[in-house]
Amino acid sequence: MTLTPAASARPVRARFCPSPTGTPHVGLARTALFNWAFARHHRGTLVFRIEDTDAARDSEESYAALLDAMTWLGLDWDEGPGVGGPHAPYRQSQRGEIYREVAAELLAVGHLYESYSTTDDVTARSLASGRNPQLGYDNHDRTPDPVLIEAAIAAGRKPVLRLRVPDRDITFDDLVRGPITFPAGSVPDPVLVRGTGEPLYTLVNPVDDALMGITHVLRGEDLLPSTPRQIALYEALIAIGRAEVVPQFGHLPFVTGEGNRKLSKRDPQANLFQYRDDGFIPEGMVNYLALLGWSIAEDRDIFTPAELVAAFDGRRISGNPARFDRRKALAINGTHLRMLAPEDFADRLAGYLVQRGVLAADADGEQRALLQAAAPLVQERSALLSEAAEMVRFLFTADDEFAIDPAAAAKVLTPASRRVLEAAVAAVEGVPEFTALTLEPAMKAALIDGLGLKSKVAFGPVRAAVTGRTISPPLYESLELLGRDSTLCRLRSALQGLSS
RNA sequence: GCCCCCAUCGUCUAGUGGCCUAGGACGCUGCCCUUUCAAGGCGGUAACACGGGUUCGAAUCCCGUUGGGGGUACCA
Repeated sequence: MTLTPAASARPVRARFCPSPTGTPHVGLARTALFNWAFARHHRGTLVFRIEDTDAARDSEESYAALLDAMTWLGLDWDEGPGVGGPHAPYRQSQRGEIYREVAAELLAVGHLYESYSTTDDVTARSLASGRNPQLGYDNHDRTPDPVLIEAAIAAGRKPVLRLRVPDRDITFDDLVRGPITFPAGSVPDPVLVRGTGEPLYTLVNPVDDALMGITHVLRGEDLLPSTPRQIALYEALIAIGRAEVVPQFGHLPFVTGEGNRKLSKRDPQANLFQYRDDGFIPEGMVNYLALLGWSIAEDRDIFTPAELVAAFDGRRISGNPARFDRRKALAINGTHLRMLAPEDFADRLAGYLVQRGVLAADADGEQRALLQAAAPLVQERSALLSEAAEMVRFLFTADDEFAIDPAAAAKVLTPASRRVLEAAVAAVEGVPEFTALTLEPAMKAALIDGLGLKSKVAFGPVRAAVTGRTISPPLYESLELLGRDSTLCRLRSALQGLSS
């Protein structure tokens, strides 16, 4: 039972503290999002800290990717890399001195103690006493063992520093799961400092949270079992005046993949940037991510980041693991794409096209205008920017580089298409003005009335010949945007393809 | 082994003792609209893991079982 002041009563200081290893994954993004939304909702502070204490696995590249991910999602932070803050530095690799000091203070008053036992020592003792060796460390070194110490020193072994965990039940009130109790004796004294003097995550993470005045810790469920020992550390820190409160913990459910397994960094569908590359927009991603373990209301699941912040008080977080469902993510993203103002959508599509090399970064005004005109035609029919891009691609491809998708050709461009295309050429040549308005009656007269075809049969070949695909923006508008010359060129070229 | 968490349609969820004949969304599906693909409109499909309690009354509370997940490092 902690008698310390309630962290929940203080101004919110939340944090997001990833390790820079690998590529940011969706579970990580979800955790960042929840902490951000929680901090923003309570008009608190979001601290962004980099836990780069594992030199072997951390990389600058991953560090940069982390910032990139946060920025893309629109999650801003008040203290941390790039913005500094009163508790700088915010990279653990630069805080070694602080950890050494704190460890020394804790050691001096006995909250930490030197431990010389090796794993083999623990196992041997357990076997001898009939204790289950799978229980882990036996707290044997709480009272110094002269024999052990002498042997270790003779062997040149340095002691690790362990935390003395109180011999009582440890209970805390989890923000998402309610009261949780770990029985006395189920939490062995953890190692906080290596024999080499290097601090471990077990020390560094709570120490930084304490020093940085963190009041709320929203993190993955995998860290739930480590909470009691962290609380024990907090209490020691409070005792020596280094911390003021034990934060309120909230353990978020896992984000799982196809099985029921937690999504791992290895899993391709876990890669956040893959979604960006596929054409998800931040609003859609944020909305879907928020739905993984949270709900805004009974009959609603579409909301903007601002609406998320307004509603996110932390009370509706679920404890159930959530499976990442790409199809639902797609549907949500499509809805957000449609919610965009037309100009905004066109701008984002332009950016995407440039990035994919379909549109030149320095595209001229004519091309930009063409895109502005085409964008509204595809905004309603895409769930992803990539789908929209594929639909307008034909407009930005030169006639001599234009090629019909083989699958589309095989499907709708058959020998029987010849007379359809010929009639289309004649109709296109015949219209006085080349606009969707004039094309519609002309094409219908030529193909449907003239050839007696069903519209589906009539327009398939034309669509494929001109756009290269069986799926495209509305046909007449597509033709108009393409222009009469290119349209005729492509129709004739398709005719040629039929004869060869 | 030990400790912890979780358990409602295929999936994400709403539900905090009577409003539940269990609501929404995605998916799937029927119809309408329609030049393709979408979008949109109107329908349909489909769930409280099991067993005991408590209660006038349980998806909701308690216990147990089963199932799933996580943790158990001188990783983070």
